[in-house]
Amino acid sequence: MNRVFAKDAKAHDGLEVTLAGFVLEIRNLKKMQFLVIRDITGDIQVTVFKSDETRALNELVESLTPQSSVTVRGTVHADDFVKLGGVEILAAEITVENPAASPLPIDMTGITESGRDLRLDWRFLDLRDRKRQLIFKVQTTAELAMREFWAARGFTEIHSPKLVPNPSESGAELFELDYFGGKAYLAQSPQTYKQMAIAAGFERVFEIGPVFRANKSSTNRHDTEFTSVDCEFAWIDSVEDVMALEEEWIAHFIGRIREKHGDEIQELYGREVVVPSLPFPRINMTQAKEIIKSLDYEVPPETKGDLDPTAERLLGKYFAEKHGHQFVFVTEFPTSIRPFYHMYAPGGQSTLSYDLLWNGLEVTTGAQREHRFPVVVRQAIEKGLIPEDAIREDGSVDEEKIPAGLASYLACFNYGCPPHGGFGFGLSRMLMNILGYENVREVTYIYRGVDRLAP
RNA sequence: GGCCCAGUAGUUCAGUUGGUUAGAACGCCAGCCUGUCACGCUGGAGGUCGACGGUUCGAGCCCGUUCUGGGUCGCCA
Repeated sequence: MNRVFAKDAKAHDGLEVTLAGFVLEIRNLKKMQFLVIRDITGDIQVTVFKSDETRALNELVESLTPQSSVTVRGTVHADDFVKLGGVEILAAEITVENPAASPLPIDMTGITESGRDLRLDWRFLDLRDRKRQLIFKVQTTAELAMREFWAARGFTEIHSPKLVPNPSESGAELFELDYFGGKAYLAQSPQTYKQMAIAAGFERVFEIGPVFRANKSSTNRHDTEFTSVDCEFAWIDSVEDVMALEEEWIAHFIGRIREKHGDEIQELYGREVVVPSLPFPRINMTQAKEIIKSLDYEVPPETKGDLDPTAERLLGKYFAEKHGHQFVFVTEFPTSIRPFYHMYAPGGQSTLSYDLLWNGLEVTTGAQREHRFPVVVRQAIEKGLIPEDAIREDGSVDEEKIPAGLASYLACFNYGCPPHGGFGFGLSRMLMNILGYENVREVTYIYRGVDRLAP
């Protein structure tokens, strides 16, 4: 189809063109008819005069329903009296490619915005909207910029398996499935496999891919399937190297989002895309607790040394007000609430790990990993993941006593794996922050949660 | 899984102390209408008040059970 887009129509003033899109609005007057057509670039008015010669066309317009897809052949007429962009198409022919049933199941005008759950039932209609489509344009730009950043620094992209033999992290619940009579699980993290790539000598890797969590969490920021953005790289001196890379990476892709979509985000969401300054503020857990205490809040004891969502929000607010920064790294998480593969700080009380808060929302956990074989084995024993007697007197590992997947993971560290670290980053939580959405359901193309496996 | 809140027209909502035929806006249908632009005007259709049970002369409203959704907490990205 030799097609002109709505935003380009004005440049074809006086010429005959073909446009294609959805019918947004139909206004049927005595002597003329108006349609508003929407394509991926914007909205444009189509004008039809009523006369005996145009009777068939007029009747077709009268029979149109909103959200039908049409192609329109007509002459471009630029004139400022058309409020919508100062241009209209004087239609010669309209073809209904696919009529939309009426009435529509959700509000498409924005006048009485339908509830979220109903909109998600009709997601394909819900997404026929500039504002919603911008979410996924921003996502595309962000992913491109992330890859661009990593590729320029010698990172290799990997695609790790999503069918896995055993849990890759403790804590989060797993989806179990039948695997030819045995058990398999859906990967809850690419963690073990990205570290395996370090053992494989890739030095620097990243992955953008799906992960699955069988949490029954019903919150504004949890889902059972989401896109995780992960990277891992070798020959680091400390966890500081991981944070330094991440902050530079974040500033890079936010910069790209601002360049490409800053104006449209301002127009449709009323938000400025702020490229964060480097370095991001850094505080350790002790300082975090002091700040929270100074704000008259105490983290409840059942969090066992972790920050709860209220504390995270308070920290986000504090750094926004005191330092004008949306981000803050919180470091030195206690070993009790971190997995066995994080490197412990001297003394063994805290880890060389961090969380990154963005506007008070946790978007990353990162760490230097424990690459020394005897140490990572000991930490796995301490966490109860493998039995004490899995280690023979000579220090070698009895792989019979360790779950298969864990054994092959631990083996990675017994054959010269270099020091390394990395982080995992939530793509949808990034979109929530950029666009100001308070619910992950809005920024996920097709949301999956405890109570939603449809569409 | 715990706690809190909500469910009324296609959509978004109102509905007083339990009281006759459950309303509004938008949408839809019909007619009218100087080029409209959230067009306007007139009229019309559209409801198992989430479901089941109970209290009552009488329930959208009170009680119980249940389903669905939202918020929040634990957990996490």
